[in-house]
Amino acid sequence: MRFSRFFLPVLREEPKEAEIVSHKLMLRAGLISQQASGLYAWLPLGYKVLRKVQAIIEQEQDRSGAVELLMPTLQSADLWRESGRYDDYGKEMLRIVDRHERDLLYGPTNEEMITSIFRSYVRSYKDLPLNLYHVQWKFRDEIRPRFGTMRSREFLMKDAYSFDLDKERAVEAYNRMFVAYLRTFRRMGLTAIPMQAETGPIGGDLSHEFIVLAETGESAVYCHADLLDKPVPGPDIDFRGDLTPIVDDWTSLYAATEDMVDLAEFERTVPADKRISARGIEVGQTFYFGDKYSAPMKATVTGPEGQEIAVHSGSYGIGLTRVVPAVIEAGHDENGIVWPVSVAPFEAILISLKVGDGECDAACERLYNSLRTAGIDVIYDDRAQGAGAKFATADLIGIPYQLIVGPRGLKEGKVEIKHRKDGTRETVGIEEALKRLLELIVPARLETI
RNA sequence: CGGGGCAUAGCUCAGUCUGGUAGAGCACUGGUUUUGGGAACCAGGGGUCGCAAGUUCGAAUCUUGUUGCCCCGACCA
Repeated sequence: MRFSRFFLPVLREEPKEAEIVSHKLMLRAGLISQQASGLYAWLPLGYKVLRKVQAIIEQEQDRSGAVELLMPTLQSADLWRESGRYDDYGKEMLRIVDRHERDLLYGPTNEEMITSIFRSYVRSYKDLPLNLYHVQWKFRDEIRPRFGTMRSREFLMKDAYSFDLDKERAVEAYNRMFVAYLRTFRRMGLTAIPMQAETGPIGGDLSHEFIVLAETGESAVYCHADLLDKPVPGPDIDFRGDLTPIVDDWTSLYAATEDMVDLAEFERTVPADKRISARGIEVGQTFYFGDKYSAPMKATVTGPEGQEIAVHSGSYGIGLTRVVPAVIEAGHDENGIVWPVSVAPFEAILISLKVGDGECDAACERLYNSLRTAGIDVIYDDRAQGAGAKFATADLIGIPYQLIVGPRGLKEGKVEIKHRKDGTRETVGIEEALKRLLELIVPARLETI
């Protein structure tokens, strides 16, 4: 992508409506644009990040055995009357009437619809286990939207729904999602800690919130410090095997949100120097809720002895439009965003220090072409601007590697690579630049897996 | 929904108290010189001061209403 042809409206001033750093940076770096309270347009740079986040989530969901589909945003009220939630959900649910006076709603979640799909097609226990998920926009008419896309009214969520014959197998499904979540967040450069959580209106009795520690988080959380350094299962993890030891290992150390915390137990089970009492951002939540929906909605299968069994289910959500600000809260400095390579909108930025200089232009064009050919997601800053402005922009939008090309270096056949993360620079021969960037970027694409 | 605040150029803001011809910086347009850490100079364009009513000879400024946005609480991916 050539910068001069891209649409990247960066702001030099701090937007007055933003309070927290991620919201400020998302506006300043041209990731999002507010259209109304709690409603945001994703500008090209932000949309690239969102899609990279989505790709990682999909890879890890698929790896765990879940199957992707796509359900509509609008749902029939009748479906929700079946589960009893049409009346329970309250004003948070956006209710719509169509031209035939039929009651519709903009889905805040999809338990009812997925249960309806499930019961239409699945008849036998032999078709289980099944885990279906989608990534779709949701709407919840929050009383007070805030912090940009951290708490917006319309938001993009991955929601998965598992169906199993009994509780034991449902917990196995729960564990698969639990491990998939550990991997998913780690791949985005996040340290997300699973914590005991309330189940809220979704219902059920087993639930974890995946929390990223951040001062700007909306929940107070309490956990054991060792959870921060606990290794995450690698890509070779066998999701068909027994994951109980991993889940037990993670849940053996105390971790709970303010709604669930038992301070006496926290202090009894965690040594004083290991107690973390902090704030966190909830980026995902897992629930097991048994037959809460399958029983009233008659989602049953025929069991091995011919009996009708209401399936045991769980649901598992990740807020994509919340993950993006969470990544920024976890990775930024005074100059702007510091993206991990895995979700960076571009992996590298090619900065020409002297646009219009024949030799410099030629070298940049050559590098740009070879980088693209090698599969590096690169943006080429070909604007006729001073170097200062270009560096400031590159830092603000947080591109992990800056390839800096200027006439002075070119005289000696050298270019420079600057690492956004720690500001280190290395000078390499122009012919070595591509190889060096590949060395840096390719392993980082898998980010700490 | 309760409490607080803001609304003037694309952005950040001054001007409002004390009514009298609409301002700055950045951004934008044209030109010249520039280009190694947010370039300089010259010349320009751009605002029915959120909206509506009222008071007044005269309203960005005073009054009332209204809408939008932000912050604090309850809700949540």
